[in-house]
Amino acid sequence: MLKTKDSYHHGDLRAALLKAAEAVLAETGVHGFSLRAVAKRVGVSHSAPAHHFGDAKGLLDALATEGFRRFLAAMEARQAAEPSGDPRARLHASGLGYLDFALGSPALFRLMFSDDKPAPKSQQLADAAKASFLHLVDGVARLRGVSPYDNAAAMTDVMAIWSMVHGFSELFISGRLGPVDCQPKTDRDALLLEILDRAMARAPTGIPYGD
Amino acid sequence: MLKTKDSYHHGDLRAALLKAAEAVLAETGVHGFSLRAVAKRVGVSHSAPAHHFGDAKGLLDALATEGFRRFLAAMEARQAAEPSGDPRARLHASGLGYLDFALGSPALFRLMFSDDKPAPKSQQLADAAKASFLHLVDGVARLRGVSPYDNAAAMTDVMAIWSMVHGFSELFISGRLGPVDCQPKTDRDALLLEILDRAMARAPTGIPYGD
DNA sequence: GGATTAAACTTGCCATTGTCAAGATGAAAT
DNA sequence: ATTTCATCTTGACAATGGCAAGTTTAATCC
Repeated sequence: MLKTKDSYHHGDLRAALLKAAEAVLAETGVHGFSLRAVAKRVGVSHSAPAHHFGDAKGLLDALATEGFRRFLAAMEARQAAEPSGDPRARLHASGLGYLDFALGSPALFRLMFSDDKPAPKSQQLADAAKASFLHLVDGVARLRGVSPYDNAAAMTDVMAIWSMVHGFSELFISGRLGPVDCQPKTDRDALLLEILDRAMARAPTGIPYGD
Repeated sequence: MLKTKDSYHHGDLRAALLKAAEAVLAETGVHGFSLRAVAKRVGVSHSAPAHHFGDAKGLLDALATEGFRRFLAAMEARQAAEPSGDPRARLHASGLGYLDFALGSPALFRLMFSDDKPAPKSQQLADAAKASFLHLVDGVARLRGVSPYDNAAAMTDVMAIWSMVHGFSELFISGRLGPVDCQPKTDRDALLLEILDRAMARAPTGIPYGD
């Protein structure tokens, strides 16, 4: 069954289509994405994808699902590379993994968070997305010593951290940071960590600033 | 020339097309957007838009340009409603205006920040986008007493504030905040202001936290 | 005022797309 | 060996974006 030979039955067409779909998405963006282009790339007929994914939305949903899994893996990979078990260092690592993924697969990242409302998304997609969210919730729970689901202030921390890293990632892949222009990887990472610390720090009532 | 009568020449077809395009975009999202649907809504032939906007991308660029103008207007409107000239209050107001716009025109907001790379965008679009950015830069300049263009720390403040409010807005219109679920307007606004304060506050070297 | 020029808009056409229905193929089960 | 069934193909259809050519109106020029 795993033979990739040129038989009538492909073997693992589903995986091949997903791989091709990601390539097409990365090359053309969502706008130029086409089912037929994906099928052509794999060398099957234009209707082959329908059998595995139903329609175009089905394929994109499946792709987004796989995206969320790799997204979570990217955050965990950075954490694994972080020897310290310090909660703050763990969140830093997750943030860097978040940015890694967004920069490495910007089109897929955009797809994952595009979510047009009239979309009863698949359960698997919802699960994969929620798993990513829970990773962040867990990180904040370790930091605060209490579950954000039991503590409103901790949930606010989740919101703040998530908004910060997500906004930074979005703006970065939008090219909207041209005027600012940080150079290579290390600078980006350092900048993210600096502003991520702000999101983690609960602000005092007054604004503490002296040049 | 300003007659909106049913003559062969529409009168101000360009504006009518933009208005219709925004409606179609809001109803169907970018995916379902169609030049022909826009033309049909206005009551002109399917090729009429081409004369004013070139192709589909031209229309969307023009729409994004107008979006950025209204985006800036939304921030300025909130500021105008804020009697105090306090820099922090001004930034708060801008942030609320940012969110107002994103929630009021989510599809347009997404379009404005979609920016697929192989896009030599129009000069007007670039200008309108930059004007919005400069609004934020100005807000931070008032807060810090120095131009972010002359001061790296102030530019970091710009990045932090922008990332925070943009990420919050994006996540909110993505419906990704379902698990958190803040209720009506005031709660959203209060939450944004709280996390916005974090972005403004430069974090100390250590993380200041006790319960 | 009448002819000319230019702009605004339409009609018709083509290649491409997503989706559907029907058929062809081959692997697995009986 | 026959049946069964998932897998994949072929062919068709309507809708779309873009182009070329034509039509209608407004503005300009003499």
